[in-house]
Amino acid sequence: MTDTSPKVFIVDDDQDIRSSLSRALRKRGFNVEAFGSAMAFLTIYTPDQPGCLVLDYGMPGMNGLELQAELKRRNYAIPIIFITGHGGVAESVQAIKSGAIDFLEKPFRQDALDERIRSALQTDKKRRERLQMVTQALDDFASLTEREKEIASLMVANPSDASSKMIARRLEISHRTVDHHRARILEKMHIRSVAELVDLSSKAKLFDESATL
Amino acid sequence: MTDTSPKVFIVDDDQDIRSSLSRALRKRGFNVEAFGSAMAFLTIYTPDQPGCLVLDYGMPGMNGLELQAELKRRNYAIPIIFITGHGGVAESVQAIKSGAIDFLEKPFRQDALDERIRSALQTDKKRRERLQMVTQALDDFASLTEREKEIASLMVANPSDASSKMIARRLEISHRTVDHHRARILEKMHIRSVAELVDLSSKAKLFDESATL
DNA sequence: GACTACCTAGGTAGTTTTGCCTATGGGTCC
DNA sequence: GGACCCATAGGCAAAACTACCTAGGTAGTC
Repeated sequence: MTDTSPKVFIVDDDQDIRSSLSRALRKRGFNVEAFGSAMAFLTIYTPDQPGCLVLDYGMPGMNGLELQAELKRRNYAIPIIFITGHGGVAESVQAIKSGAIDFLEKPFRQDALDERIRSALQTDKKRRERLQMVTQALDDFASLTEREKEIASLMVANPSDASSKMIARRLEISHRTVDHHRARILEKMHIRSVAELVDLSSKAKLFDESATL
Repeated sequence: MTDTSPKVFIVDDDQDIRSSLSRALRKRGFNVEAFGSAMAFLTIYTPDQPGCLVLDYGMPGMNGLELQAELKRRNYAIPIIFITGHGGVAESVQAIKSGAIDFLEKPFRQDALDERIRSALQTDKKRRERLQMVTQALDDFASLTEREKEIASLMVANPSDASSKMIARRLEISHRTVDHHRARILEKMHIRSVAELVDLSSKAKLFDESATL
């Protein structure tokens, strides 16, 4: 999906902080891109870019928390490190509970930020790897016909009674037809056993409502 | 494991707060037990008691964060709601990152605490349900012999090549012996198919290092 | 009308699993 | 020595799965 190197996005309304942060991070080998407002970031960023976000909490217009909420609403899961000059406890708690990696108060040591960024990029990398697997499974699953999905769901729901005969009895069709569907399901999902289907379904939550990207 | 009703544990060094909090919470129907220090709580609490912990951050002796760390060290996963009079951002961030449900600054509205407590008790309930399943699987797994564990691991590692013949070839034994072991494994794990074994193993992380209780 | 996709279902043959049985040899425990 | 657990392994038969094949009916599309 992406082979570009990870990037540290900075969003801060203060020009001085933007440039000094950018300079410091570039010097340490990070790939950096800075924005003066949440909107500027939103117009450029696409979720297929690996990286993390260093986000100022207090900004005119859309503030950091609002940007975080907007990213969440769009299902963009980029890891966020908040920085703030005057944030309170309630704000920081809200930010972390909403999934931020960290919340640093200015002034902070550059080392502390570096370490958080490294951790955030690592988190992003792992998430992307997991995401790729899940996306693949979801795509494969979407390619099943309704009947196939139904049968797959029955097999997953009760793996021990997933024999063709059992399912055939429940659906009141021939077990040979179930055989046929099972073969199609495994083929389309690129797997070779019901066990793998069960595994995939629990990892990709094929039959759950929620699917966190 | 437990059928006692969930309890709200309060740990605060301030006698006035303890009694007013206890009174308020009892009036709202919660089962409450209060302690004046982290140590007092630790000597009484056992992890089989369902509930949550309302924890003062700043206390003489062992403070809230230290108690949280100690509970973590002991693998006691009771949900924690911090309350604090003078906590900073760094402390709150640390607490939430370490798994606390919430971090409230005094003074707070009683309603806010109630809502957090309800949420915490819900979290605890779900965790206990999951834990029970995982514990059962872990116990069952522990009852397997070494050879059985080895074969179970091979079956889980590659569900599609988990046929007796495949595994027999890899272990250079008869496929009938593998049949025999497979039957023992399924029996001891209280399941009826390799698919369920794969499922259990991924849910209980039988073959991973970490197992969060 | 031809084409395609899907659900249905059967034939045949080979492979695998499952459940029942027995059995040998190596340990350990009392 | 006897009881017990474990790993090994085979016989046998029923059930299930797998991989190949054909084929009818329905519905939608070009």
